[in-house]
Amino acid sequence: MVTIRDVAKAAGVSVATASRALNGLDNVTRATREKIELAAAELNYVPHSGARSLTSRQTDTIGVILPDLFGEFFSEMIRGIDLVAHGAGKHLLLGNMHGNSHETTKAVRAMRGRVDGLLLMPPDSTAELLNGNLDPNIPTVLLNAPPGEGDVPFVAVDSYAGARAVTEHLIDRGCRRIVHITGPKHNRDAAERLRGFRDVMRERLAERDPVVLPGDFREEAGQEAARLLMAGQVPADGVFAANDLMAVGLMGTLIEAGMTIGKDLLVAGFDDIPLAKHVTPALTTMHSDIARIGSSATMLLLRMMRGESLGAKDGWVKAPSLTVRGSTGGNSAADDATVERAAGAPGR
Amino acid sequence: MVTIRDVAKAAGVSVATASRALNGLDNVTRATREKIELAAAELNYVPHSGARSLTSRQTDTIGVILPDLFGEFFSEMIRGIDLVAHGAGKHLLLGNMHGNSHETTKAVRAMRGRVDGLLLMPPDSTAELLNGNLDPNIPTVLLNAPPGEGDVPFVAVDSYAGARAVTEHLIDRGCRRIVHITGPKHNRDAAERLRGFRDVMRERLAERDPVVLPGDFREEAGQEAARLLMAGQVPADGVFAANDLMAVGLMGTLIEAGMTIGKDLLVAGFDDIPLAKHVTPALTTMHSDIARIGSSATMLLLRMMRGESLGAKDGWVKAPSLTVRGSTGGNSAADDATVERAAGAPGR
DNA sequence: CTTAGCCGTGCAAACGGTTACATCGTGTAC
DNA sequence: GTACACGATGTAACCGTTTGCACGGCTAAG
Repeated sequence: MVTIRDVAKAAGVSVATASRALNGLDNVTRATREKIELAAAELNYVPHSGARSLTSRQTDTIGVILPDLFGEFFSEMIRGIDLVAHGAGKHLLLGNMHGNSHETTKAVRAMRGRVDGLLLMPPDSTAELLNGNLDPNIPTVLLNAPPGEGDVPFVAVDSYAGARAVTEHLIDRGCRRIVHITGPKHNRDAAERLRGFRDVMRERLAERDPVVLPGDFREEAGQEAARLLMAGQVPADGVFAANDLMAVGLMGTLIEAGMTIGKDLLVAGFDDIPLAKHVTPALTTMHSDIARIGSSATMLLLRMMRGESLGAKDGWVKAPSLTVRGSTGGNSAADDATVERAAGAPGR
Repeated sequence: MVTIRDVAKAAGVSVATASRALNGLDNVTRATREKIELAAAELNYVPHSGARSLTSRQTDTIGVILPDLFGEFFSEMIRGIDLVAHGAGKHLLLGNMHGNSHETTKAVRAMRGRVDGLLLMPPDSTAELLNGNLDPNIPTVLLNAPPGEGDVPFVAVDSYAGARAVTEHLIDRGCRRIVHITGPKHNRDAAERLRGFRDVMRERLAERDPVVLPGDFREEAGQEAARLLMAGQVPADGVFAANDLMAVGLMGTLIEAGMTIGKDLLVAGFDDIPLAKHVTPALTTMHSDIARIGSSATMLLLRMMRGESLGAKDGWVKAPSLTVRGSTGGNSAADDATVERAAGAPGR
């Protein structure tokens, strides 16, 4: 393994000078610098990042901790993150935490000394996480996490407003008996979406106890819900699934059973994963621009890593926009309305 | 920042003993070990991985370099990799290389000292890569790369056999004028798929110069091909796209134009991304089990990291299986045949 | 009772960089 | 011609860990 000492020797200078030259400091003669760069190139020298991080306390790496790697939601998120991180010359260290919050704390700890900043998407309620387990010395941005509780910036989607918009849309399209399929228990987005759904059902239809089926954001949950709908005599003319994957699973099963989605029954999802526009009929959903959430969070994080001190007040709540497609009947241009909510206004 | 010295002092022992206790070496008294572990827990000590990697030459990290992060192909790959890596307690360092081979070498170099092993998926022909830029000291497994050229293990899909199977299937279903949409120039899989297509066209239909449209594995290329098909008077009754994403793009555009896929025109893809079974009609394709490729490669890499010395001969060529769906007409059980090719037999 | 061996622990030297400080040589001002 | 300042380079300490080696106390064998 060729070290900086080898380079220095080959160039006939001291390690200090070599280090300075290779790091682009300006107090090095042009001639010396060139000599050193030549030697480094010839020896195929690459600095050992561990050694460097030991003294400079820099790793050029961003840690990313997601609850899961399943489905397009997360791959889109990573894509958005990578786009910005790569542009800034940062590496990405993936720390999957597989859903439970015990793994989460483990993953967070394992990041110490490895990363300059952390992008964290908590699996459910983040309360216990923020208490103690977040290292205050390492810049952190929360993905899709609640504003509040600890002074950490975040980027999230306004799930409540989005859920309201979807529900209103279903009602506008004539639905009166709307069923909601929830996300996992304890998941904040799931709770917010449920709340938005219930509020609108109450306000617009005076329905105080709408049917709510349990789900977990996975495709199978949608299929299961479809079976429940068909078997149990739940009369429904509209379904709002808390995310797209469940909506897709539901539609698949219902269509197999001979139902015509978009007429017999309207279906809407949430997130607008790439898949949504490819299913038949195409899925009406709230477009969250997932990749952009990742990008925004990363940009926020980069600013913190440059020394800016940001807090919860710098977090964003992104307003998703309604994207109407075949699964709720039409997609005439007029219907392609967007929810009007100013970004930055928490959904409450 | 709390170091091992702090822990040692708190426990009233030397750093050496502390280090030994925390690393689970057995030459430490039970009482001493407990004292140290207690102190570490109380101080919330986390070892600095940079410092550790400096001496122990271990990072517990696997580097992953992919040509792109677009589409489900890559997210599935990462999922498969993560599954195994996480199980072995390894972290994943993502080094996107955005397609071109200059970035690739940069990414490979940046990994030095950061990772214990490397999973590398070259963007196109790997010739120049293997010559010199791969560090022989760091275990490396190639993803979807050619057997040959350098003694590096690999895991790949038998693109040639798969392409043959798809083409045969289209012919069996009655197609006589089959068009192929290729992947990017210089991409090995693309070339192999084209070769398989051409061979079968020649053998079965005595067609020496079938129509081949240029593509690049992206959805837009499929759409473009569709327009070409409709505009140019290319008479076709079947299309074999070199990957699913292009097939999906093609179908979307053709359906919009009023064509009935599965009757007017049969379409088949390659890879079986999750999307494939959700489009309408569902897409006939070669099932490569992408996630499993990632998993297998990672398991191979882990073995190398444990000291086994593996070479190109330990690489696998996975035989994909034909999955017949609506886009080529039927999907009766009898048609759901799988290609019979023994894994490990390179496709030539 | 002496001595050899073993086991738990401590000391200190690495690992490969960065950087404060010392040093040297040159040009400039008096 | 001497003194001073300044800029380029070298010396060495340090970052936090691991680990080879030495040390001392104990047990067991002679």
